[in-house]
Amino acid sequence: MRVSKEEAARNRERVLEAAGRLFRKHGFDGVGIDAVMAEAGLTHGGFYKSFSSKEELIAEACRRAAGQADEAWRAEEAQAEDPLAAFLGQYLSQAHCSDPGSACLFVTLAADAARRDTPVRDAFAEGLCGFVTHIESLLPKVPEAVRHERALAVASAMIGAVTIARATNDPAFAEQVLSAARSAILAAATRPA
Amino acid sequence: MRVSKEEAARNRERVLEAAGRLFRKHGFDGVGIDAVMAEAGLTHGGFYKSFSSKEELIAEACRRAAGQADEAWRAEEAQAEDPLAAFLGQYLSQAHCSDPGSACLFVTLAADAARRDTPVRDAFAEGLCGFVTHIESLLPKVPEAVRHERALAVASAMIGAVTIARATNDPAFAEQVLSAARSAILAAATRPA
DNA sequence: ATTATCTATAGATCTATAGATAATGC
DNA sequence: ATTATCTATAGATCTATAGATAATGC
Repeated sequence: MRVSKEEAARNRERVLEAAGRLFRKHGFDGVGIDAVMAEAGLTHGGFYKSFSSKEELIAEACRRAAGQADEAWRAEEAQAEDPLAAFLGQYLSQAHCSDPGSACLFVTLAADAARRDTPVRDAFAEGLCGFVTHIESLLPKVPEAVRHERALAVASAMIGAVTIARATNDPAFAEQVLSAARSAILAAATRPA
Repeated sequence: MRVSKEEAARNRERVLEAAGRLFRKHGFDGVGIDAVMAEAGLTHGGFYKSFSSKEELIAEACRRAAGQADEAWRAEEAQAEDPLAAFLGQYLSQAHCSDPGSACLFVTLAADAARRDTPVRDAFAEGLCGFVTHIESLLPKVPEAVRHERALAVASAMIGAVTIARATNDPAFAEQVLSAARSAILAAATRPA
């Protein structure tokens, strides 16, 4: 029942990936170690060879999910003609709202993270800074201080819109919210300094 | 060990109030029936005389919290000289971020609500509509369709900003986010149609 | 020999129910 | 007599640990 070091490292990654998916779907408190391990195709007893506690898993899973999202956004940005519009269009979409397992963790887990202790909050905060930096790189070239402030406001508005859109059962309402956010954010992001 | 009907009704209210406080602080899954009942000064066995399930408690507690918040905002609005600025100033404040037990439930519980079934989501959606309507009443008198769209964007931005500000451990970052949101929202809300 | 994973389980906690208790309200 | 609350507990689930197992890696 033992595997090679390489296989074990891959298994650890699979556990983190499974945790990222399940936590986003059900929240940190809605998923047990056994469910995460089962999703990764392992039994729950082995968990504590890779992680010292559930808290550590949560922090690591957040770090990984944030990193993966950042990579995906950059890849997409490299291809788009209008990177900002492409980013907003994809983020503020019904598709993003209806697939919680792969949705943005800043939407699905921000409130959960706020309830945790330092390690988790730090991991989360780090990812959030990356998100804001990414947005900053997409904004028109106004003075740095203005651009940073705008990136913070844009990040808030994006996260808030998807959060609200997801909280109701009404697709029409969701579309209204997303559409309102798209136009408000574009207007705010592109106005002169 | 029995109390009058009036006392029993007051006890039910106390349970809802306790639930609203604890759920906002720890999430729906982070609080058990026994903790809610203890916070209300009762034992957990009596819970099921007032509520059919935890789901029902969650839905009712959301409804109550949303109603209470709406009342508080209206009362405050009635006194302020510039109601919109007063509302934004109070909502987008450090004080709001640091007291989760009495913070806005649309910030603390939106992601939790999105994971629940219809009854909870409906209760939440209802409250959210009230929030948007309230904001609409504070916006400058531009045409109805524009005003509604703006209210949705403002609501998203407010909720997103406090969500982000709360998720990190860094008060300086929180203040940056809140301040950026304040100016972005004021600019967006008051620009001509 | 070392160690990644598995089986089994301890101890805590959570939702819900059953039956007892004692005060209300007819 | 009715019923709001309490005590006690069933059954499920959750985090974490202990010891067994079997394949790796020296």
